[in-house]
Amino acid sequence: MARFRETVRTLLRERLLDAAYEAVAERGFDKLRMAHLAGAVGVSRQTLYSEFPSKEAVGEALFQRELERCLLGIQQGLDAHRDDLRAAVEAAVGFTLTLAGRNPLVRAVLTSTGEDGLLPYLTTRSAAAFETATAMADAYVAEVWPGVDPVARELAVDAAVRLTASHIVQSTASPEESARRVADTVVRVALSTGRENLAPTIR
Amino acid sequence: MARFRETVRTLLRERLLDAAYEAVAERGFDKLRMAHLAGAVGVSRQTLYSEFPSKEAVGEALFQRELERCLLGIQQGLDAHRDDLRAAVEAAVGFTLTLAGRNPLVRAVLTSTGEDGLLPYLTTRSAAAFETATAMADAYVAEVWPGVDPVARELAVDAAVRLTASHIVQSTASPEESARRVADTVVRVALSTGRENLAPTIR
DNA sequence: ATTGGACAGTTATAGAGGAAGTGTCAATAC
DNA sequence: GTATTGACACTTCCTCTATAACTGTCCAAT
Repeated sequence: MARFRETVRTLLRERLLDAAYEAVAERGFDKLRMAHLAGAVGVSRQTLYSEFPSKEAVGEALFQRELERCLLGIQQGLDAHRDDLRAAVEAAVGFTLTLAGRNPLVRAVLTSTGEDGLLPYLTTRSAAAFETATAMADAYVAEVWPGVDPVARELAVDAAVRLTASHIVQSTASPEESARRVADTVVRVALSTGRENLAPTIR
Repeated sequence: MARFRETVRTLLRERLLDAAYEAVAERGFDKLRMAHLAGAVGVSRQTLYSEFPSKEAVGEALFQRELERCLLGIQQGLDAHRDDLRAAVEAAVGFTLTLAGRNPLVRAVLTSTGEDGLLPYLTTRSAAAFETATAMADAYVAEVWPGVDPVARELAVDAAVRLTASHIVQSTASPEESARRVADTVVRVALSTGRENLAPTIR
């Protein structure tokens, strides 16, 4: 019975977040109304408040869920090419860039002029998201490609995350082309020794 | 005589931009008043309008001058280490990060919530600034280190610019430490062949 | 447990009036 | 000739007002 209750609860939670997602994507976070949100799902305002203590908590949960979905997609992109580092990075980065370009939530945040109200969440939490993504990718690479030098791995993962973010903000080409370039760069860093011969540069 | 007039003109222009710089750094671009600007330099409003056709032109010129100063500093950083690629990149990136952290104009732009009014200039022109910086760095590296593979060079320069921008927005360490990491990454990319042996990763 | 209503405190909204700023013009002074 | 001054239409910004709406909480009712 306890299981049942719990299931209902999380189901409600998901439905609330779904409705919130749609509303935020449509009109922005600051125009999201708790009353509308409750009404859209068919519960009272108080039930909503018993699930999320505040509007801020809704934004937090929304952000968190979206981040997890994104990370999941990245993991799947990596998993699809366990035998090819370049292809794995390309798939993961391509997925992220495509998602960022298509996802109305991300678009709403990026196109917002700052008055949006969800941007504060992002600027505040983006550091955490950055860290989470980096840590995940680092752990993953460490497990699947143990042969990569730790220092090179850390630099490569950091570069992958930062370059991907950069391409989201400043895209100079299609997601596919950008992903190819990022993957190329990342592979070169990952497979470097740090003791490259500088001789040819002096000539 | 014509030379004299011209000198006076450019001198006035510089003084106007200096005053504009101070005002924008202090109160933001949208709070900059053409009347105050003219008054601060000691000329009439019409003289100001004969030098800059609009307030937008003032912002444009301000942005342009600042960009040129930044690029000049980067070039000097590179020039100071013509014999050491890593040191050159580290100096250039370190300079940029330090400047971005200290420069009140950059800070005013970055901390602005979007309503600032100078942010539009930046978002509009940032692509151009990106391209300019990238082109400059690429040409420089091509000249000073002709031994670097063209493909690797392009990737390395692109990574250098994007990683630097990323560290301006998301700084996880001191400018010096960040510069060291970026330089390390860039050198690894620059000195890569693109035909790295992937064998050790499969093991 | 969920609901509906009611609550204080805050915040958005809309309108009206005045203030200030932009960009341009012509007359004037040096 | 060039810089200054004052004036101009037009637009945007402020301020103040009143009103509406929203948040978050409490409680009685179911």
